[in-house]
Amino acid sequence: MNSPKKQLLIDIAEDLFYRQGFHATGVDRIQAESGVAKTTLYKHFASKEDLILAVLERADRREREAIEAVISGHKGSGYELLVKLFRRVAEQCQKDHYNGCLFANAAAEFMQSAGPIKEVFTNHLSWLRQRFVRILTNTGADPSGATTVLVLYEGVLVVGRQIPGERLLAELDTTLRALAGPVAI
Amino acid sequence: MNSPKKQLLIDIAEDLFYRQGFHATGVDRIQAESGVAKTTLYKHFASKEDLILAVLERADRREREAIEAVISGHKGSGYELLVKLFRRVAEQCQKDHYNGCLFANAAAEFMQSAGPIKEVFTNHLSWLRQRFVRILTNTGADPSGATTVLVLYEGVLVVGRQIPGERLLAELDTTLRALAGPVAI
DNA sequence: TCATAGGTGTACAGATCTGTATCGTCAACC
DNA sequence: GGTTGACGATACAGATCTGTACACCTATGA
Repeated sequence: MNSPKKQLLIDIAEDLFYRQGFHATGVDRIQAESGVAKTTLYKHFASKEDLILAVLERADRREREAIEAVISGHKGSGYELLVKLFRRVAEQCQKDHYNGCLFANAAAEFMQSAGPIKEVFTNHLSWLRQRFVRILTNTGADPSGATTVLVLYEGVLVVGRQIPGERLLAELDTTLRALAGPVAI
Repeated sequence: MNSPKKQLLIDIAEDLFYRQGFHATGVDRIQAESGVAKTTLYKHFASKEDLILAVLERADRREREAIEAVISGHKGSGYELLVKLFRRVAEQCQKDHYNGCLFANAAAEFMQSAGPIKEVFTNHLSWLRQRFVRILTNTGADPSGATTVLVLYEGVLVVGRQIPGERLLAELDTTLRALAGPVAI
């Protein structure tokens, strides 16, 4: 069911979709780059949209697990935890072929279509926001700042295309400190 | 030179590119929707990429002018000015067929290609950041917060796909007030 | 032994996409 | 009156895209 070829196809497809875009990446290209036969591809995925969904859902799971791992391995203040999470994003921005947030890119290309692709985007953002709510609550900060943290998070993913991640991280420091601080009275 | 048909083509193309994406929108669709003959389209624009560029450059000019208009018509504190600018974005989010930031969407689809399309995105963000720097400087706030304001601005455009603009505006209030406040000593 | 599942390779149908070629219309302007 | 320029309608070339058909290979396991 979860054969290695299927995983390879998702790997290659994610890379190409992320770097080139979804519509701009043809199935032929994914087939050629992966070396897997086209017949095999269509045995594992009913359509290109099905493959896109598989890519997005796996990326969603991976991203959540990575964030949970940072949180569960953390000892320290809420501010330090936010910095850790934002540092993770900042490091992604430094990578070659960085191209923003995969889910936001998918939303840009599929928001108008009624399909389930845009739901991955909305679910991802909802989860992320709820996660920030819990972090702020558990560390004694005002949970109503979670939406602002989410806006900063997605904003960094956009602006990181142009401004180095480390610089973004430094410039956001004061704001993160304020958001993670104790509830005002 | 700047015939009404040419303007109409840019109007229709911008609408379709914004809602459906750039690769997903065929030239045929733009031709059919506008009622302009295909020959006319290719007399005004050398290629689809040329049309995309025309759309983005006009949108860039329009956006800058709209922001300048808000700024020049403003009397009040720097904080109130930022709120006005963010309210403008929040209102866009409420519109039908809202689909994020046109320039970020273009970046998502064309960032890997070496062409001049991604330069419109980078120029737009550079200008926006510089504009925030001037606002903060002129109102006695710390201009090093401009990058954070830019991150919030682009973040709202992404998250606005899911969370109502008015709510975003309300939740960002505290943070904007802090960024626009007087320089700390 | 034999069915089944995963995989290969190629060819191709049918649609769609960008861009061009060709011919015709109409209005303005010197 | 004749030329120029903007525009229309249609057909089409050539490429590319998604998805399928068909024939074949190989390992596993009941």
